[in-house]
Amino acid sequence: MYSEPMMALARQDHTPGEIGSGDGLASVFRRQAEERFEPGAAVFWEGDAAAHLFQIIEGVLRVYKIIGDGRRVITGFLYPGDLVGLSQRRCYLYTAEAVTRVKLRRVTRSRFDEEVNGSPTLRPELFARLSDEMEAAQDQMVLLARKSAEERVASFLLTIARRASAHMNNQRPLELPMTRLDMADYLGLTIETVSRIMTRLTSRGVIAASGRHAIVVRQPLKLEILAGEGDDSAHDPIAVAYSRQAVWPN
Amino acid sequence: MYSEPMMALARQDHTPGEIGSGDGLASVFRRQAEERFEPGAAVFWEGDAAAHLFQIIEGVLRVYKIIGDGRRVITGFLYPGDLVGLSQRRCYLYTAEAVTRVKLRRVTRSRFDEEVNGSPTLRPELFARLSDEMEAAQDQMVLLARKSAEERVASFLLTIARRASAHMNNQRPLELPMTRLDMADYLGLTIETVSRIMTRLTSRGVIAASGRHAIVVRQPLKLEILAGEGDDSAHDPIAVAYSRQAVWPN
DNA sequence: CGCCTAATTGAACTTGTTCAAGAACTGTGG
DNA sequence: CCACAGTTCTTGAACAAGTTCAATTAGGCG
Repeated sequence: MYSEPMMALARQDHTPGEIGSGDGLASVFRRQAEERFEPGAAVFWEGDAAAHLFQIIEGVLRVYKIIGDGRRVITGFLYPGDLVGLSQRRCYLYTAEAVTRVKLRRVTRSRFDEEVNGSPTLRPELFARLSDEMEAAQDQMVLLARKSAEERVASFLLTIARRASAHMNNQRPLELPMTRLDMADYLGLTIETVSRIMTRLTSRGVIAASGRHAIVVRQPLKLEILAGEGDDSAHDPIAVAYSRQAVWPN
Repeated sequence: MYSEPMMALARQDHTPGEIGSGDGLASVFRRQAEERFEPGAAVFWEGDAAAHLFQIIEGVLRVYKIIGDGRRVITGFLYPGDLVGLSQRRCYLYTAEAVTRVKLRRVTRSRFDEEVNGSPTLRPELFARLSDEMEAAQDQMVLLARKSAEERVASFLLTIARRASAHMNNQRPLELPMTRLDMADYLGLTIETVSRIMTRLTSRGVIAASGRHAIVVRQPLKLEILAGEGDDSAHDPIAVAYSRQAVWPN
């Protein structure tokens, strides 16, 4: 059994990055006290008056909407450096909840608007973040509208792997702090389907479980192909050959 | 057989509105020549250098992404007043194509940035539009992740009905300029499923076909309930009673 | 009026869901 | 440190919603 090269995960995304590295917007929050949230605690609820904006210092947040009969859709997971509560509405249009223990800083909306609006360096930065968020939302629409369950899970793992490798934890176990239910509600699937596919990916040797909340990506190229990112690989004969070879790793 | 009141469609959305009505951003485009696109013509392709921004003067555009093996996802339909090509990337990340005959105006990105960035009235307007776009994207994620085929089609019709009624064509035939394939690719369904559900809605008297590209919404309240907008109706005993009554219109 | 594409309709099938156990991790307390 | 309890996760079998494939019908435009 072999191990695929890790480079496959490298990407040229301009991710928010750890706080401080080119994150001018962090300056708006820097003087605020840190607040702490235990897993499961809500930072705010859908419908609350949208009085504040938050920046995550540490931990992971899930952002979701609920429709009628308890169906939940997680629209995103937010990581250190990300902003929460951006919206020009009177009320938040989603709930934000801690997945792990979370530390964050808060500023009032008026303070934030004032400070960003007055700064010619901060403005484009905020704008760029909104664009990134929009891009992510569109990718998610593609995933939800047209990808199979396996492609969804593979895409999800890949996204997480890329974020992690961008943040230097390049090697070993990849943290999956959220539960299977969170993943399901993010991917538009059920718990059971997510579980079955994780199992299948494991038994095929694409990933390896490392406890319930961490995995190792053993075959990043294979994962990219399974994610159905028509990108390049789909038409690249080398990658395709590679995939054929990788189909039977055991 | 009765007809439900039309008020059900009224909404307090701050939609872009027809050009001119509170659309300061139109001023950026006003001096540009109108360009015309025939149905099916692309305004730009995913991957093109993102050199320009556009404002729709007339007609409807579809914006979509393609993955690998020709699967298409329409991420939105754009109407007069809407901006196209907003994005901080070097390249467009989706294709924009005329659904109907379209008239639009174009400005270079640098010109747009310059003009908007220099204006304290335009900036928040642009920001508000991005927020609206983000909100729409999130609603679409909810639709795609957790709604049934019938709920998706009902939601879609409702959205169109609301846009139309906001624009004063309050009464009769609602234009559906896109094909069934467009609807399917927007709703994450197949042509056949969309067709079946349109037929079912018609036979139940919720809507009435008026040629292939127009319908009349006969029972707006029923449509709202079918759309599964947990909003209020789900818990409002009156609306629920109304829906029970309306289940058997024939 | 007639052709051509788009839309409808039916039947078989597939993917993912639902329902129902059972297994495994986490963390708590003895 | 181990055992227990509670939850989360996995696994299987039956089911259902939507897809696929294959005609058929209906619009719309020349």
